[in-house]
Amino acid sequence: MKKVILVDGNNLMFRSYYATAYTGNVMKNSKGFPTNALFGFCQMMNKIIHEEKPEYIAVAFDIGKNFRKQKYETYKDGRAATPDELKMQMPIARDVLKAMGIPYFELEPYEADDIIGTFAKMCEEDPEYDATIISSDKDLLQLISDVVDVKLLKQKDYIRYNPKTFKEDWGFEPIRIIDYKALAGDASDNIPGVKGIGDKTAINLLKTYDTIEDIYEHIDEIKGKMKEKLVEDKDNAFMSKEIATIYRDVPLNVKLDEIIYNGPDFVSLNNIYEDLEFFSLIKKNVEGSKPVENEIKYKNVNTIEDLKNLEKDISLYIECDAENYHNGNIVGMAVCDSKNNYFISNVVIDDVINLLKDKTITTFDQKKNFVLLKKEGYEIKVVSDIMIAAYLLNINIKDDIAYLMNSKGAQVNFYSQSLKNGFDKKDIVLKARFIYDIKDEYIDNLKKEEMLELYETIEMPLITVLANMEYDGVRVDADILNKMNSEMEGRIKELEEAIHKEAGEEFNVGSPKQLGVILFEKLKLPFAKKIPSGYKTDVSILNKLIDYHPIIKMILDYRALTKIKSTYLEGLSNFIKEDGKIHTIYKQNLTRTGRLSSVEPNLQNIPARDEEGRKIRKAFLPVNDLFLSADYSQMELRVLAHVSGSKELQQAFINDEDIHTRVAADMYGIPIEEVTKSQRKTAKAVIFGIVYGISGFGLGENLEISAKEAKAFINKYYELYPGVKKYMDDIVVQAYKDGYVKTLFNRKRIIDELNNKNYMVRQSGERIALNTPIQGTSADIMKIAMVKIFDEMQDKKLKSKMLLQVHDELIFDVVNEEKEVLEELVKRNMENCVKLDVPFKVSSDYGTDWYEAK
DNA sequence: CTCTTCACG
DNA sequence: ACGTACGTGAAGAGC
Repeated sequence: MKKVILVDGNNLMFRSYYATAYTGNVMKNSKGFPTNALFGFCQMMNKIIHEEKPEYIAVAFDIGKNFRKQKYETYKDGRAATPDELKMQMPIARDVLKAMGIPYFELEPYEADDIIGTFAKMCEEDPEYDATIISSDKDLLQLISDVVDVKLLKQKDYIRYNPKTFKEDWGFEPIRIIDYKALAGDASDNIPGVKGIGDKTAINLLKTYDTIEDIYEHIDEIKGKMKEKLVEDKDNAFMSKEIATIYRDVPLNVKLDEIIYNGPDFVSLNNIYEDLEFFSLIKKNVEGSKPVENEIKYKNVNTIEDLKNLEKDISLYIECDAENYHNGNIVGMAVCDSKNNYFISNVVIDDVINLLKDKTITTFDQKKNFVLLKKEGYEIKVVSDIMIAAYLLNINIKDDIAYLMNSKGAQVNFYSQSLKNGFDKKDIVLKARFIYDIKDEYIDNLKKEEMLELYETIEMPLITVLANMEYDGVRVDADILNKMNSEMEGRIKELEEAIHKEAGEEFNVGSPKQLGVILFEKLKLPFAKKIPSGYKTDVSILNKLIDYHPIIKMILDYRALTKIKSTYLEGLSNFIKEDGKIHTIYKQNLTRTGRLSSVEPNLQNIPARDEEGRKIRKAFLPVNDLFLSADYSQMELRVLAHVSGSKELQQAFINDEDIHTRVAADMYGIPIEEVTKSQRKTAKAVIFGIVYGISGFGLGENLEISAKEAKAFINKYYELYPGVKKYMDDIVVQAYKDGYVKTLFNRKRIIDELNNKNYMVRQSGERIALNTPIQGTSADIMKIAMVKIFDEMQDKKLKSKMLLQVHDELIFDVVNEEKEVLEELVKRNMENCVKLDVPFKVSSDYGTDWYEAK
């Protein structure tokens, strides 16, 4: 079978252009020629060659006037004209293809779709060929057949459709896309369709009727409004169908064996890359890195005997049947050693787990493994987790190992696809193989980057800590949430009515767009700030308006209450499992600073500042007797005092002073006792601003003072704490020099923003550079403390549990008898797990719920 | 799917 | 002249 790849060139260029152009800053080379679309296009073509390894390939473009437009004047009306900066890049795409050795086609008055349709038809007529179409345009799905499949590009990945998977997804045959468009229309091409019939109705109709012809033949079977709509727009429906139909007989005068892929002419390709200044691409096509294995032999393990030759050093991959592993079960697992690959079905799992006890295991996402296995009553230990290693190495991977593998040329299904279409044993084995093959490289790289210690002594042990926290879960009382919810309902209703009355009309208070019109057009309130979608209506704007109109207070209250209701009262309820608990997932490989994040649900943003919202915490209850909450006081500022080496700031902490009052006293040049509340507040804002790299303008906005006054405060602060100022200057210089910054424990963050041509982006890079060591070092220290506390609790065989982490705070579920022991243990470890030039201080509290333990 | 808003440290 | 504080996750509106 000869494989033909058909690429929608226009589509690729448009995608690449708009993927970056929305920032308003189009990438250009030093001559000022725009290159953003071309860069994406080149990367994409390289990827296609690498992944598909085509024998035959053709790229199609639109050119000139097209026959659809000639026939239907309104076709593609309303679509924004192609920006000049994109148009200029179009001819270069042809040059690139020539140099790549890839044939391309364009012919007036046809569109790229028609050319692709024509090639696809040629493949269907010649049994020697089959075709894969690559585009993000759903129109092309109509070409799917036994010999033609479509790789439909999504924002970050793609879906591969063949007749079977298409039918499963859409519920009708691929060719019926044209009838779908006849009904639903297509706003982007200005294809009218039938007015009032959208995506859902069109799909439903096509499940009953084959075509629109069929629908109109049986029009009397359809009742009511829908019939009226269909009759009304019959002409439009048929016209739309004609427009949507791809023409498959474009007179190209070419035979399939003429679109053979010959490979690039490196000299001319490199010349083009040099002109465009795509330096990263120049190297790539010379090296020609070795592709990852996509076919694999493996043994099905039916009895433990089959594993008798398994070496000591192995890789393990476990597949789960749900996106959220707390809701899932094991689908299958695979292990590999240096020579062999094994697929393990659930039947032999008992014996296998036992066997794995003596092995040195590397895996991917051990936290997931831990939870899945523990549900079945098993436990395994691993020495290495390449998901975590990749994260530390700044390799952008998600929870799906397929991203990592496919970026190296593998062709395994993405997890989301497997969920829909079923799991492939071969994929599972390939994943384990990949883990084995890459593990040493990652460890080497961690060593080179001096991150092996961070990896082995902090991140790896932390996996077990987090896994236990997630698995144990936190008890939440649904009745308490429900009761609060019904109370909320009444109050929201009242507020809504009062707001409508003040506005003089009914509207959706929850719609910022509608609200903006009411406030700034109807009520003509000041401080209107335009944004693309209307007016800004966020708290800072509303607060300025509070004395202008009684409606403002009501809107603020409405916003607060609906937030509490939807995100917390209802949101959290949905996550309470049968055991009466919420099991969050802590993402250990997500944040750019080293912090954790918490999802499904997020337990790191439960209301705390506002009293009304804070009551949510009353629903969080201990399984044992009490909650213990322990939090670092001024953690990031202490870290700043240490990393900056500012003696003045360090001294304030050593003296155990209230840092904000201290700074206020220094800034205003008055004794500590005379500092007013508002002065302290100002000082606090300045201090926080410093950590984030604030400007005079930003601080001014925040404190509602002029930028000039704000700047004066900042300068005063720098005068008082010259060490801090020096740190900020130095770290930025270092970041520009190295391209990255590090935390105290060598966690590394590469800052690409510093190389950006856009001044604003570089500025942001500088703020990242000075904030990351502070936020990141704090995160490191918290992680160290957690590991130490967990270990000591295990040693002492305590029954109390570590439950939650909120960046600088830990929550424990405490057994009464262990109260004193635990509190001492927790505080000691948090305060002393690392020794800095400033002391750490931890405050703690008990409560019978989370609200009480503050 | 993106934007806007708002919850947390 | 420009835009303006770091790091997150979730919900609702509207395209």
